[in-house]
Amino acid sequence: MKIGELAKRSVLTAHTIRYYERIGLLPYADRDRSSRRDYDGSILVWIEFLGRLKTTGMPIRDMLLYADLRDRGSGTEAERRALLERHRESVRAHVDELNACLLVLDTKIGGYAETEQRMKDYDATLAERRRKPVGARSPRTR
Amino acid sequence: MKIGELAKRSVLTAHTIRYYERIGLLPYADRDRSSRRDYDGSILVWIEFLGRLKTTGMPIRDMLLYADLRDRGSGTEAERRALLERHRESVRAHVDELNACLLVLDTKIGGYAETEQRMKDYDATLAERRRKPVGARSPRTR
DNA sequence: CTACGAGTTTGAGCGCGCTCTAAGTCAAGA
DNA sequence: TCTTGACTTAGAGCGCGCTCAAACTCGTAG
Repeated sequence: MKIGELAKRSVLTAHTIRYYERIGLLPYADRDRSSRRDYDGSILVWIEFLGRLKTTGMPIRDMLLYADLRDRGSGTEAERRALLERHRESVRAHVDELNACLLVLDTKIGGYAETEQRMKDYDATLAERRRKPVGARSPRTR
Repeated sequence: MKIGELAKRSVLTAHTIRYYERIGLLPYADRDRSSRRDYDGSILVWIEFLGRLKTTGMPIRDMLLYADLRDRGSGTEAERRALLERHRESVRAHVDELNACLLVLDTKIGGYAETEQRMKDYDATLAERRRKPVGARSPRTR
């Protein structure tokens, strides 16, 4: 698979794939005789996992640590696990924070909804008054 | 309240407070006779709300839209509400995404845990063999 | 044979959100 | 009076994560 094809099959652009290789997030890809990158489909799994780390807010710096442990292979499992566990906790904490913010947002939106409802009620009252005027006055608009 | 005091009482630095004022995220603060900013405690509520928007990933560009509607006062409630509702949906979507990633992370970590358990089992087996050697061979280390 | 399109490299540039510097002003305390 | 330190401004600089530009090389289709 050439870089263009990989770009289509992943969420990354060819530019980003080269950039990730440069910084070490993607392994150095084998080149064909004309020095073009030729990928194995298995790289997609790694890219997808990197995507999860990115989505969950892990900085590239930390992804590099993980990628390095992975490259070093067996014997690094405990460290990799520890890294992911630390990250998981920070993601959980962030989710909790977001949920707390969602409550505040709900309250705020609820406040606007009430205001809107009061305005509708007021309009309805005015309409009612136009239909059944209270005094001797005729209905008016201002 | 002077800017230093406000910085202490909020999560922002004095630098950031000035920056936010410059870009319009904080209202232009009244100055005392020596042109120093003098704040009313009520600004803290607004800063806190901006913090929620920031935590939930709203870009400054959008906060400025909201701040502008707020400055324009009554008549902008519907728009403000719509803005917050759109944001709320995007935050909810993001939380869902994070939760999905957490599942993947759990699986990955679970995989490392299994490997670790297999290693412990293996170690235990070796220890067992050292205590009750099977053949006529004496226990060895390599 | 030539033109095209997809790839290569190195390195510059960008958008975001701050963060800091430099040079100056001012008020209060020793 | 002098010093200290918190403040003022305009503008430069930074870390992150890309994103693009320039100049070049190939392989293939017409």
